[in-house]
Amino acid sequence: MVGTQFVSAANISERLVQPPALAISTVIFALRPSENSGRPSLWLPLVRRIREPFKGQWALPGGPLMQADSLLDAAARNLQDTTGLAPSYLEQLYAFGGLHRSPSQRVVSIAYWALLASTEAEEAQESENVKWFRADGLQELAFDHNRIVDYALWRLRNKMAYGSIAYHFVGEKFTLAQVREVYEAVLNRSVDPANFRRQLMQTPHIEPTDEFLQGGKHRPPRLYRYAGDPHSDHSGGPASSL
Amino acid sequence: MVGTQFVSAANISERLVQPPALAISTVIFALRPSENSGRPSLWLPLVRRIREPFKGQWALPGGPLMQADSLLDAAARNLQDTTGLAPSYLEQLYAFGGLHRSPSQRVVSIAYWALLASTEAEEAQESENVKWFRADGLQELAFDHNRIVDYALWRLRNKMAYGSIAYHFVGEKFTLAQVREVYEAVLNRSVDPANFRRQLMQTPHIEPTDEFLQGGKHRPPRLYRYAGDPHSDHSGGPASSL
DNA sequence: TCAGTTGTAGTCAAAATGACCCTAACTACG
DNA sequence: CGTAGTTAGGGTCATTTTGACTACAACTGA
Repeated sequence: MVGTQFVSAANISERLVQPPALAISTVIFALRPSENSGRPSLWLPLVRRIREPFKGQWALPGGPLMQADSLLDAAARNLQDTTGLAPSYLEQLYAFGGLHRSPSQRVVSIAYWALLASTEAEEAQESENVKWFRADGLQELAFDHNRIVDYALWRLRNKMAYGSIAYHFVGEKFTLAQVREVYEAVLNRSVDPANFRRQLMQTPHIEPTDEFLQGGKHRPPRLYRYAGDPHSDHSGGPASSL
Repeated sequence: MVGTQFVSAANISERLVQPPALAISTVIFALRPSENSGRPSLWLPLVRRIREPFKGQWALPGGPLMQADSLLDAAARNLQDTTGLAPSYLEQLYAFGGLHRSPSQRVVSIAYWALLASTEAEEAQESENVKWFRADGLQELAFDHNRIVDYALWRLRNKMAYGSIAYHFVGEKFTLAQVREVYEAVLNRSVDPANFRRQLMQTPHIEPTDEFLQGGKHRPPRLYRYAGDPHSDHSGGPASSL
């Protein structure tokens, strides 16, 4: 086939054996205020399966990979279809290819993960078959999707610790407190405001604007902007869409 | 959901369009003494293509994904076939799924990267169609394989900076100087021996043995051992083989 | 005007890092 | 046997980074 030194024996066996099916799944994270109005927490949308296997159970949004879509395009379309939104951040997570992920047939799933800015997340659709759930303490999902979510969570926390990803959860302009809330929600611990400010200010691409957030009950906080190219952040995928 | 017996809208459209082909490619790194006997450097084996497209050009070892192999198994088999060796480290790198990676047909490649211990690397086979090349300053390869190699290199350097991966380049027992050489080769800068020692000693799972490396021209260095589970290192893939 | 809250700045000790030095241990050679 | 040369392995010291904490300024609502 491609990229190989194998001789035609490989080609022959390929005609005898169907290649594994290829699907895309997407873990979409958004920050939402928790119901009891404590610290905001992580949520993700799931879709109800309308066919066997796992009919009626909740699963990650996804579908088969179409011939005309690049992997990234497929994931983006996915996100569009389930939430009606364009991603503020979208990156490949992992390719899951175990033999028995699906009971009936062999399926290789390429998982992506996305972040939604909180402003966008509020507009996200809900329906009979699309519902949002809290990311931790998730019920049992179809296929191996619990494992995929867990891995996505681990990656998110990991990247958060190294910085330069929290901004995707907030809008274009944001207060330091908003970014700090993101950290606290994802890392699940409180963060000292003063120290947090110090660190952020000395990271590149963070620029103060001369606008302030009005309407609060107290001193209006300054708005900041993230000036870096969102895709210059190389820590998880090769340069451009592949 | 491709190649299935289920009847559904999705299935019908899938019969009209062939699913993309699925292949595995493997970037195999080993540390070898450079020809002019300076600091050792990174090498990787490539195979010569014997068929179109890119006939005669060098490419990453790889092949189509067989129905009966998990992704990891396929990559391991790959490594076995081209080098005759079992991997000391093998991890998924990225799934490359651009539309025009191969001129003739759509191919999605799941790339893995592997590290060989230097002791193993010496036994690695070379042949007419399998040759080793220096990892940097590589010639032009078939398909998008240069890009894959570059990304693998970037990941390697990244992981190296966070530690816990250099040991896979050396044997089971090693001197501190050997590990330091790995760092210097991969990061391409010199490292202070004393500081390096201090850092390594306070990382977990590094144990001194009471053996010493004999036969050198000078004071025999102590041998150390890495006692951690090689697969407990979670930083790049979900828990177990998927 | 005052009380309450939050943004912003600074201080200080503890920990981590990088540059450098020193000496013990060993080999090779005269 | 003794000495020169090299490396392992241990330490010091200044600098930077980190976390905990304090203090004050700015603003709102009553």
